[in-house]
Amino acid sequence: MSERRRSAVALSSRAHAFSVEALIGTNKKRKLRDWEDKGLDLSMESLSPSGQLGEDEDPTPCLDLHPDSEQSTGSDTEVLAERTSCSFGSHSDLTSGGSGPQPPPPSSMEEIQVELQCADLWKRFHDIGTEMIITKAGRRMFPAMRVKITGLDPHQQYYIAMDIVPVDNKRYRYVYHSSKWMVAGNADSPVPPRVYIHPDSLASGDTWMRQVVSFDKLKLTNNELDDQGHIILHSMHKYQPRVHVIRKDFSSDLSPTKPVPAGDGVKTFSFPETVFTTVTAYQNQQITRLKIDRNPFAKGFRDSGRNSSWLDSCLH
Amino acid sequence: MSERRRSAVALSSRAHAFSVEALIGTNKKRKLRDWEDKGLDLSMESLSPSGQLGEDEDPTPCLDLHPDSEQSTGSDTEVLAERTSCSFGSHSDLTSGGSGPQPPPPSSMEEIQVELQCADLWKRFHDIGTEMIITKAGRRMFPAMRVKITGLDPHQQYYIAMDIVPVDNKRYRYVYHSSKWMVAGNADSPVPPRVYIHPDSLASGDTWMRQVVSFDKLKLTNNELDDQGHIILHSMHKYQPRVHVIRKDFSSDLSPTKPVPAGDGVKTFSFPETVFTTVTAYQNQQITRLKIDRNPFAKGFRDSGRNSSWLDSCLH
DNA sequence: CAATTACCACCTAGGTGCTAACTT
DNA sequence: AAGTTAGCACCTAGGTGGTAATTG
Repeated sequence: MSERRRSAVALSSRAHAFSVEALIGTNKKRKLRDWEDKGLDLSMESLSPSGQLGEDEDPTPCLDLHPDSEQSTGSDTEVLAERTSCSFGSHSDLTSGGSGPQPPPPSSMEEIQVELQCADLWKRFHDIGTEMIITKAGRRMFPAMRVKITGLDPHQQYYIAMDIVPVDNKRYRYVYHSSKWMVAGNADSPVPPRVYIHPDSLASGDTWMRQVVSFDKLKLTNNELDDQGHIILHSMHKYQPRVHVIRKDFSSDLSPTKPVPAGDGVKTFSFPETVFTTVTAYQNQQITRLKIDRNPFAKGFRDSGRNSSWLDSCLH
Repeated sequence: MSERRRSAVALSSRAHAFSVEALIGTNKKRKLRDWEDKGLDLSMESLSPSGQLGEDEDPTPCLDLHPDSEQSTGSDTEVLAERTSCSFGSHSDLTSGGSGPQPPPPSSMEEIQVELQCADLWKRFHDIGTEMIITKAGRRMFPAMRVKITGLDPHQQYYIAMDIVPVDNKRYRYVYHSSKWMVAGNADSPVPPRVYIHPDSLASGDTWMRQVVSFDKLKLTNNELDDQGHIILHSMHKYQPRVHVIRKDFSSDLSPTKPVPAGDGVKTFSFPETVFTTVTAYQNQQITRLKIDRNPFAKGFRDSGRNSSWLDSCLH
């Protein structure tokens, strides 16, 4: 084995004809393309001798390469406009669905669609009752929000941002013997608003649409005095993540510490299966198990000893 | 000890009055500020309850926190215009040193200064004869180029870029018994030009001047077919890194695969003590020793066993 | 023979849930 | 009693030079 180094090498076995995708880094750490759309219209494609694209594969689907994955039981992505999505705020209007050729200046937001990645994984958590740990230092979400965006104007510049809003005005507690979340009173007083502006931001529609837009670096905290720019939430409350597409010319009020502005240049999307309850320690053991099973960073807690021992014994 | 976690925590002991610097991340991984200057004039300072700055300390001086450091023997930084620097190309003109108040539109490049960080460390390598390893997959430089920039127009947008140019037209070989580099013939044919555009690029002069601009993610390669955007060099040749300050309105020809454009909107800086010879394996063992001694990632090769064993025995 | 490469052990850096201690 | 926190072992991810094998 020990293919770790190999897969990071320029001419690895995965490199088909110097895939531009490998260069651009659909979702990898490479920031090379970062500056590209930020005021300049430069192309990295000159780096590719073949100029060939290989956009079909997503190098890190759900941060979840678990072999037992049941993703084959259905589509692992989900188009917003088709089934699960609804829009919050007053920005989005899917009601005017038709593509009437009446282009509002500078470019229409109406045809924009946002598709949740790893929808199957989200649904498995949702069926149990998704929990997200929040800590003083900030904790990533698992699963992370990952979306594909279509219908953008390729030459228009956009910010993509995410925030998390309360689902209701209640505080919850987990009742162990019934394995259910119960209302435990009214919500705590509101926390300072925070918006996570995607780090690739200010990029062209073309760039956004080429890649899976991942929010895996976003962190949640319960520290109301947080100075790291993390999203502040109350523990034991229910929240809904939202994704915002913001046209550049409409971003004058955009700030990580102010609510996302509303209006024609902003379109907001959310996915009901991404609702979660904040905790400081997991309540439902099924959630713990699924997290350990799917989050690569928790691999140390997988008791592959127990799970695979009977399988191992079959193979001997 | 185990302060590792602690230093990443919001309210760690290092956080003096919620230092904005900690939030902005002078040189840390935090990309929060990334989008800030890219077309928007947003301020993160609202995240700081005190609004207080603590700009004096540089969290990762030289990626070198070695206690034996002799940096106290002199200034560890070096202002370009004062001693060591010279400019390549035809862009820079330090000859017009005076600050004559005749502002050329849109903003003067004449007062821009670039100061090399970790100059002492660079000099120690330079005195021996700096070597940089190049590999097919790409190798970081150590030391990395790190600079402070002054004299920018705070409200002007700039790209900061780096490239590496041949010092001469020769190929070298290392003669072990004399511990010297000798000319071994003429240089190999030129390699495809590559420019590393700093990932924070397209930011305001204000933002650039606030931080130490570090090129530690830049990688060198000997793979002429590299598709990762690394800087391509020939082994056994002598090179000089250069830093470019490029006004936004002058960046129409800026590309990672084209030479940096010349003209009024571009100013180029270089530091003689950063010249190095490319190798695929270190030639001079003094270089190896200094690298191991100073690069944290090579800590595994520090034979503290041998060095400190006699010291240990003194303590027992 | 000199130069390059692949693989390795050993680091840094940081993301996991567990656990015990602490807080309210 | 319920909720939170700090420290921990165990991971992922990736940057070091050493070493032996390979290349030219």
